[in-house]
Amino acid sequence: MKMTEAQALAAFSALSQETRLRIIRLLVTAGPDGLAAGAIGETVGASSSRLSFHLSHLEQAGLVQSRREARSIIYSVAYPALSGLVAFLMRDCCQGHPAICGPAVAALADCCAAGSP
Amino acid sequence: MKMTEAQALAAFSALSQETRLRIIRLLVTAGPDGLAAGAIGETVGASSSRLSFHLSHLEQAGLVQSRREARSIIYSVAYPALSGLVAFLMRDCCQGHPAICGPAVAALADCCAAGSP
DNA sequence: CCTTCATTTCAATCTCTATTGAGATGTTGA
DNA sequence: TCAACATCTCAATAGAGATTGAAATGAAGG
Repeated sequence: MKMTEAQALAAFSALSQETRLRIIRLLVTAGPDGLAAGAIGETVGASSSRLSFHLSHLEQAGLVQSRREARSIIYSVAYPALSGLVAFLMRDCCQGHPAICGPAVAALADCCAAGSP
Repeated sequence: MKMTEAQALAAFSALSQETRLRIIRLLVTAGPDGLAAGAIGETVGASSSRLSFHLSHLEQAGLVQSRREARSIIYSVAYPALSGLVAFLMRDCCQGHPAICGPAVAALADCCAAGSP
């Protein structure tokens, strides 16, 4: 996902708040299936109106998506937006010397490998 | 670089401001040698006091480091902090299925490969 | 030593964002 | 249709962060 400066600013702004950062990290570990709003609220410890405010902020920023399922609304993280954000931040980081940002690639690859059996 | 929630919040907060995001992206492309404060100010279009405010905000968040060189102060990006931030955000993203966050790894690897000859 | 240049500090103002509680909306099963 | 449940909306308040211009600090060369 290619990202504009405005989109990146909105994403970073969304991630710079404690409750919202916890929500995103929770949804990242939850995977593509996502979680219901109520379950998210219990886990991160937020009242319903606060949670709604933060979830719509995250959705506005394009970091999560929602779908209705019975009475619940299920939120899941938008992985392409996260990838795009990382790519936007690190764009042209190497100046011809991949060794410079190699550790960043390794860190991400490691964190993914750690999750597998 | 291992990162706490508080450090990550400070980093995202620092990146959620237009001038500061431009500074970081400029320094990412500038490489380890960095740039003098004056040069940064001219490129991103900021007055001296505004620039100083934003640079110290970034340094406080651990995203840049500074050193004096003659009359100038040279700022450079802290690559380990960026790597750590990405790893913090994507931690446990795979739930045993690396395919989920594979695109994020690929996006970062590609952006680095693009910079090489 | 004194002037010049580069950068930082300070105080005042303004804008943006988070939180709270009450009420409204929409969905499901009896 | 009615009662319950889940989530969202709204308005008011309080707090954090950005911008400005002037003045202060600190290093370097004549």
